[in-house]
Amino acid sequence: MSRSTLSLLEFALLGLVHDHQPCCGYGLRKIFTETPMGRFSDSPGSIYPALARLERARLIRGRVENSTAVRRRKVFRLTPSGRSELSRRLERPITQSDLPRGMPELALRFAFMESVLGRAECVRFLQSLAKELAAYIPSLRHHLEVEQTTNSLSASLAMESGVMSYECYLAWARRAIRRFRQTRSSS
Amino acid sequence: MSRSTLSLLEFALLGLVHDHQPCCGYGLRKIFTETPMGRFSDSPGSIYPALARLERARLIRGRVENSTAVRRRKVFRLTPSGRSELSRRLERPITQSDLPRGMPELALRFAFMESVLGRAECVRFLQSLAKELAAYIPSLRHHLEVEQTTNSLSASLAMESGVMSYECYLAWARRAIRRFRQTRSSS
DNA sequence: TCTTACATGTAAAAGGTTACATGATTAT
DNA sequence: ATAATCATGTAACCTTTTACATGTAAGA
Repeated sequence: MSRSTLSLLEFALLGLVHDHQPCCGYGLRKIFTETPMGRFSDSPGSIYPALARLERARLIRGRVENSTAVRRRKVFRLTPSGRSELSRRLERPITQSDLPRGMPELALRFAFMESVLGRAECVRFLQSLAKELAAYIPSLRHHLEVEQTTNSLSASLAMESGVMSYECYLAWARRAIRRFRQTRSSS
Repeated sequence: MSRSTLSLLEFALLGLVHDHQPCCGYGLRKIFTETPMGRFSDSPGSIYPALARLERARLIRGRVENSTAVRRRKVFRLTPSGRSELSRRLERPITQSDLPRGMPELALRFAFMESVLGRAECVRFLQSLAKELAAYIPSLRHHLEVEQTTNSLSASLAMESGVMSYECYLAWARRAIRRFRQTRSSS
């Protein structure tokens, strides 16, 4: 891809290849189909072109299995530059602008974080997330109060569901930090 | 648009025009920029073409204000078929396939629901949502338990954040039903 | 035998993002 | 005077979606 940043789908594929290598397109597709992870389309029309773009960018390398497997399939592995691209994306600091766009991308980043960057970075990520959420939520609450008089009840409640979901993520982040501290020994 | 269903952006604009009419493109843009509602791009390159598509489809009608206003601006109103299209979209029953894609679209539908369909429909929507969530969450919990042994802690926690967010929405939906019952008199 | 699962792609169409482009009016 | 706000659009590029297309192997 000529684009400088990876799309969310490309990023998800890069992380999945890292965690599951060697793996083939069909297997990655099944992850989208069968697990709740990511809300990506499981259609081959999105995943195979995305893998081809990652391969053109030399972030993954695919080889057609000729001998061992029963069927012809192309197995992918990360290249060194693919790994460093993944690390760069995971290391990006959380900013306020990440929050209004929703948590799914941040959750995806966190899912890959331990296997790529290790536990210490996970805890730093969670602390940073908690800090940004704690700063963001009051502004949402304020906005909610201001517009409550103007809007219908359903519109207010819809907005409240958004605020509440951020509050839940904050509580989750704090619990998650504790979980890392409790189980520091394993892994 | 030749496409049969409206994109999320087009649907959002249709609902916003309904609630704010008469309104112009710039005002709609500001809603995306200044309020946390929707995570849509506030760039003119997305919103003006989308409004043009809605107008071509005869769902909204725009008129250039020539006299009263200080500046030239195009104000939009819903057409009857725009209103019925909006109703159809809002009335669509919730299915299991709506949930893995995430709540944002459902929240958006709910936000417009009271002003278009009335309170009774809002309560039905919430009851249906609660029912679907209650059926969906155990399958997520089960998936989480199965994969917990395989995955890293951060991957498990990321998945758990997703499950937890659905649980929060379920609690929200039940509270919201009570709120409608309590304040039935007003509006 | 027939269907399901495995396995990989391409083509057309459309929508969204980014960047570009323009111009009037109000506030500093 | 100059910057910020109001106001509307276009063009290029890329991604995604939907649909089409093909073929093997295993299981019912």
